Amino acid sequence: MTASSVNRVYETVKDMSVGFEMRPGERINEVLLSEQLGASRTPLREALNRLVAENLLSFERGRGFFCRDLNPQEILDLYELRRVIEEAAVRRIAETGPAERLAGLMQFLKETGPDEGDRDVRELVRLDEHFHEALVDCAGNAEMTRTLRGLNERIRFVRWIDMENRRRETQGEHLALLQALLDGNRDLALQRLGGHIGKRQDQIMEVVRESLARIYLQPGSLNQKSGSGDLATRESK
Amino acid sequence: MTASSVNRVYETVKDMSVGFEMRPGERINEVLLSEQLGASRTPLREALNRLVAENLLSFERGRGFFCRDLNPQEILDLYELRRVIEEAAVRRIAETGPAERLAGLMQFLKETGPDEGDRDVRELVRLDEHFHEALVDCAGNAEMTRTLRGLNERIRFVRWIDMENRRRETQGEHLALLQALLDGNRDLALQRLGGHIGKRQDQIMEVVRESLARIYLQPGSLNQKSGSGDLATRESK
DNA sequence: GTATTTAAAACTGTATACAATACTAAACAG
DNA sequence: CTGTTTAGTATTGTATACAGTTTTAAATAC
Repeated sequence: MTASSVNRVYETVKDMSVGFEMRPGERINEVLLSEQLGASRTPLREALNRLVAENLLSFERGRGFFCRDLNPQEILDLYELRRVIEEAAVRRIAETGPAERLAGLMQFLKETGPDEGDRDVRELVRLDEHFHEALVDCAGNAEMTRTLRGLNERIRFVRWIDMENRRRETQGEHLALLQALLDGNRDLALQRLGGHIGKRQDQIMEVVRESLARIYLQPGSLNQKSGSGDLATRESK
Repeated sequence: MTASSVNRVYETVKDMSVGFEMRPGERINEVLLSEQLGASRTPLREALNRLVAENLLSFERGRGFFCRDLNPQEILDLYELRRVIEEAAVRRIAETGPAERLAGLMQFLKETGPDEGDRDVRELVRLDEHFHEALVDCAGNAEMTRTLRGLNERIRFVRWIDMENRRRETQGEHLALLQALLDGNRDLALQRLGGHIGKRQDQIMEVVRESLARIYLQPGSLNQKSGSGDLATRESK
């Protein structure tokens, strides 16, 4: 089964946007990008339209598509919404009694084990997102899961920065949260969830500031796409 | 300023999908639809891609675009997520102290007044959605507002059916909820919100059943596309 | 040097063409 | 009659062309 051009292009550009491989607000040149991706403008624009609908790109009539902004307030809002959804999920899981799916989650945590310090930051965030999305999924509300997924994509870049300082704690906090749920202790679970994802505004702002620095200074840190082919590393005035 | 083809087509097809002017699961013929809308397939497909990303259409590679399903579980999930977001917003409004924007909301309620029974059901739902979205907007979290908006579009059809039985109560419940917030009484506000939007699952299911009947029997009730305004709401069963 | 105008270049918005795939229904076999 | 094969038709997936708009930069005026 051959993947369509649209899908290939969609995934690639999505990664570029999620990881800020283009600069915030940077205009996308459709001709250039379509050549780089080996497709024509038609499937490219279809993919770009999807990404606009997902808030991963922006669009201005007559001017085209742009990389999304890294807006501090938006990040705060996304963090808050994330917390709202996860708290609701935890409440619902506690109400309906621990599903057997929670056991599967525990299995996952044990298999992936604690971080020995040897893991890529991106891999750690991937595991973290998986845990949270699987947890919310246990609440049985597909729309919550879907919303959380879309939201996580939009804060992923910031979490890459954040995870560098929190890699030690993450796994243990996940275990503790899950254990509280398995014990049927709702309030403890909520408390632990709050401790885990509940950052203060100023802390998030600090991480956003760091993130912006990475994007604009980019000392080959997170924004290495590849060695040779520099995609979208052109800057405009 | 001329709206683009994509935008025109997007709005039109969105309305068609939201109002189930096509049957759930029905395949969209791009050539036919583009002719009807007076545009070529290129902007049509761009619009359709946006709508897929918003879960208002579905897509299968090689087979094309389809009208979304009216899935009972999905509706339940959307109602629940809606409640989660609104409760979170009410909590946040109560915490940060009543914004002056709440006063504007009160103004809106007074201007639009109680329903005298002479209003179109669609107009009533429009007012209701506006109230709820404006309320959530008072919490100052743009992502919550955006999410709620997308979610409301997807349950709008069901709410058209539901509103026929609840037109009397709606306005008063809005007023009471808002008053509780203005008084700074968080718990009362939450209680009233729960009473207002908190339906039991079986109630929602019943409305979904009715909705499905409307779509498939469609006695010219809600699904009149052109219509010289024949509002003979012939009801069956 | 800074601001304004203008002509050229670049880019987007949409239509159309065509190859590849999926669907339909007629013909056939059991 | 029911299921399978197959040729024909309809429809989608993508490339390309071109008109119209925006951007760039050179030329001019102050």
